[in-house]
Amino acid sequence: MHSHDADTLKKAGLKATPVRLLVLAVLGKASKPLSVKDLVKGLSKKDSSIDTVTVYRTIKSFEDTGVVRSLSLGGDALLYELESDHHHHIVCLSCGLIEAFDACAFAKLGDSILKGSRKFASITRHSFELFGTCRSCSLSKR
Amino acid sequence: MHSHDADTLKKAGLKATPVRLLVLAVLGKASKPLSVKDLVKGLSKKDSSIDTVTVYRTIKSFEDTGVVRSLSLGGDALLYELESDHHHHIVCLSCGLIEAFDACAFAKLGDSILKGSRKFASITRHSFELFGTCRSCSLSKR
DNA sequence: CTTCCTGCAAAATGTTTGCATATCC
DNA sequence: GGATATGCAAACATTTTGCAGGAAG
Repeated sequence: MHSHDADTLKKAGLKATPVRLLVLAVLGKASKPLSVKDLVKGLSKKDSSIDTVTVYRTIKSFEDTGVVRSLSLGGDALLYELESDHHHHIVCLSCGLIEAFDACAFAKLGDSILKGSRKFASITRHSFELFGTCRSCSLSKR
Repeated sequence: MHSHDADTLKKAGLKATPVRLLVLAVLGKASKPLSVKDLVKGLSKKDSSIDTVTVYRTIKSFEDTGVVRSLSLGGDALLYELESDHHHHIVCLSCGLIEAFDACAFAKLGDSILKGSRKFASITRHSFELFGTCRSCSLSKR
């Protein structure tokens, strides 16, 4: 197979194994960031023999090589999304609904904050997430 | 005692117990957000009999009543800071150094993002954290 | 063939729950 | 006195580590 996913792995210096290709496929299809548990569930439809431990190691190697980024949206577990999908989120505190939005102005903002910092030399990543109430929950709560 | 901390608890509708006052004191003295483990360590200097479970429950009651807010800075554990101290952070990915900064422009930014959202009715909280390399690590890595 | 990925078992860590006792208002 | 907070023990969830066999380049 000569998929785009295989190229992604090659560029990251990772061997193109079946598990990794499947994890990439699941992440690519997802419309929101996924936890390790989500991933295991999604993977089990294709290959139920994939171990949770392997998913942890896979996602870690992806994180180390910049294939995915992790974020926390207040739940118990860390969530992961493809770095190529990088965007931000609004989370409903009532029902957990997640909506994504772009906020590309952050490179600039980060720079100006860096100039104001005494202790830091560079900024390489950021997180920016919003929490509130979705329209549906807002209506049903009256 | 008629401390400010006692007032804080009263306003939150929480009983003013010794443990809660101590937790507030430790959080108030901290220059960065603390994990439950940090809190237990800080508390043990004053009263080593305070149980970790109690700290979890205390911090949960604080979170539920808006006394503290939680944030994740990429480490394993959630961190907590006084809501009255609300600010944002730059985290060194190499050594874990945390520097705080203010970014009060976010109320506005949140509003404009909310206007662009199809699904959300209101935004009540936000997280914004930066990750990079501090000057010290930046020098020692050459 | 050599490196490193994977699965299984087990352990470490972080967090929650049940219950009896002690404390606050 | 009644409601709630605390400590202790145990359960639970998440994540990491050790090791032997297996697959990729």
